[in-house]
Amino acid sequence: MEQKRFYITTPIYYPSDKLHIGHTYCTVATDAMARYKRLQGYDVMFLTGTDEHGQKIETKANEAGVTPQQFVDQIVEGPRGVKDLWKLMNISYDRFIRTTDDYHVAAIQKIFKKMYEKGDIYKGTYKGKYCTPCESFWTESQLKDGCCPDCGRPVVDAEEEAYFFRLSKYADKVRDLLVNTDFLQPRSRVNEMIRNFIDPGLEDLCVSRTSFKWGVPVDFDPKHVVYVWIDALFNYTTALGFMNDKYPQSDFEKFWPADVHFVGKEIVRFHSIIWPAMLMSMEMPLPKHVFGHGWLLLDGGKMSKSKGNVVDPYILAERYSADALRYFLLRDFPFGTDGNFSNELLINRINIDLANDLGNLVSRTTAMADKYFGGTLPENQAEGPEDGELLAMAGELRSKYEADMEKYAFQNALADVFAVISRANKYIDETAPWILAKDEANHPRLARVLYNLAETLRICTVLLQPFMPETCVKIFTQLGTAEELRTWDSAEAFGRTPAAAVLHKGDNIFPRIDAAKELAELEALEAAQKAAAKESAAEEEPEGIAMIGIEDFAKVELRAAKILSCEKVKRSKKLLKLTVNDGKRERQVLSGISQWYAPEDLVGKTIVLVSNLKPAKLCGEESNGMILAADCPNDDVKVLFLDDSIPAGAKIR
RNA sequence: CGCGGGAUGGAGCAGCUCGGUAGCUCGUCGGGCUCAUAACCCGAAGGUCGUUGGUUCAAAUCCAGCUCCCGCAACCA
Repeated sequence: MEQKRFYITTPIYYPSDKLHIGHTYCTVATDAMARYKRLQGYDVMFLTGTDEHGQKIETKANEAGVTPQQFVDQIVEGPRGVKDLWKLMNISYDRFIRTTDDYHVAAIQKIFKKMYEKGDIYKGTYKGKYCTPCESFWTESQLKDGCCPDCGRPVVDAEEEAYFFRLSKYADKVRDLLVNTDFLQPRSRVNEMIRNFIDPGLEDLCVSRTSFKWGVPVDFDPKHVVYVWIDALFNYTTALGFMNDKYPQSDFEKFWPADVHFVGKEIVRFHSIIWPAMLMSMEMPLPKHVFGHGWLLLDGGKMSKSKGNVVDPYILAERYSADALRYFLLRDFPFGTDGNFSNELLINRINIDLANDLGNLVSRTTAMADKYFGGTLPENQAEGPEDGELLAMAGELRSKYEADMEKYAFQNALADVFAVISRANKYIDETAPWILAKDEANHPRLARVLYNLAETLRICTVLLQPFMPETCVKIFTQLGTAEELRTWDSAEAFGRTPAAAVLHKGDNIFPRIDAAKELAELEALEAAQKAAAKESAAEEEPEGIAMIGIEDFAKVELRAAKILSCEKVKRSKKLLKLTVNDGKRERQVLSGISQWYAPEDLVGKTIVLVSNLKPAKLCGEESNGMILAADCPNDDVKVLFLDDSIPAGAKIR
């Protein structure tokens, strides 16, 4: 019989910065799944890698004074870089793809060309903003305060030549895929995709850029580089030798389509809409599943570099072991939804589950075997009435575990295993081996009790291997478990271990953590990290704004104005819509202060109006001018109110 | 009315697909045990399952409205 195959991938991460706990979470989950399938006897291909092109990396490299290639090399291959992190976390990937690998680059060029020749990619124009001094092209969303994010100068409307992918052509087929199959999981993500992106109508997708150079050149039109979509998504196939000779074509035939892509919820859209559409265009089979997992939140909010609250997996894995961190990540958080990360949760979980329950069970079992039988159990054993429940639970554990793993419900699979471990601890109390030991006549019963404990532990350990590979080897060593009793098959039923089991107490598997002390130390580390983040943010602030002459100031017309009415702008959280009298007429002004002021706080007040500001449209409403307000500490904002005796229209200078 | 998710004992969560004694971990209180990593085991207190209404013999679970929180999108003129 041909061996069953399983192909699983992580996203390829963007190495513009060091990876954080969120990337680690996803990769650890993928690794556990890959190890689980290997344990079951599958021929597994586990792919991860890095997405190394794009403007942001080009910019960062420039800032650092190195080439983009040097920049990504450092982050991917350098000390404490991506590969080092995966090594530390024991990630058993089979292949690691970098989108700058030459075989990938060449393959992407061929794929792009094929889609172009088919007519699914066409040349068009892309509307955006252009900064003339910088000679750079920006999209609306990249602008900073409506100006060039690089130099802060105004930008002009511009059109850029670009290639487009006919995404619209595949909209119906993609909708069908999402609605009528279990392609995208969990199911809750389907509505999000349909309502947000497919229902409003899919627009063709811009798949090339001329505004930066750091990418795969379009070989038949070299002023273009391939934009992220085609470059990044097809990694899942080029890493199998698709359209290249780096790997044998047979790999592609063997493993494609992928069984599952694990991705973060922020990129579900790309994997569930764009990716299938492109594969349809290429007339290739679609992956069987895309699973969008949740985020690890910190203090209920998203982690971000600027908040300085990015959790460093290096620190945690080095302090508490990779296995403990792996276990925690997959045990505490349901894979499909967001979870709140905290150091306290981590330490509690390690202490309760790993030290108290599992570690201590191994310790007390092996210690008793040593103490009462010199480590080798006698074959003369006697069953007892306490055995039934434990044996039943251990016996059916594998099938429960399997059902959960197949649903990617890692937290439930682990809960299943630990329910049995917990039951085993209770079994010790019920049987009270220390009392049995006192009477020679009870030694056959004592031997059986210890055997049942050892055998239960063995089954649990077999199933924990995908999650804690290093620890399981240590436990097997103490239990004296032979290689052939560490397999998936061997966990099917209770009682595979020979009666005369040989087990010896070793070092503690998971020492207890002094929670108070560790939390204090972690807090100190994080405070230092936060301070550093603040400092580097401060460095990025300009040294102060350049001096201007009075003639520049004269360009700004400030006038007193009375607020006549005010209301919230629908569809916006931040904007208030004000009608003001500027002395000559009424005008509508928008202001992003609804967080700090209710409409009734403002009506009748006299404020400072920048009266010669160009009109702009925000959230569908026109704004003619701007009212002045002060940024205060603690995220507070205060509007500058004037003495009400100042008449509307009075010039301020 | 832009889209989606959430609201369950002091804390963090499960249960909701397929209605029928509200469960887990931590914390608190009391007890047991001494093999073990001051661990393990048992018991107790503590919840009108956000709110209002509906369907039903029966609703945490299904339906509708409302309130509050969180993400995404838009946005701070």
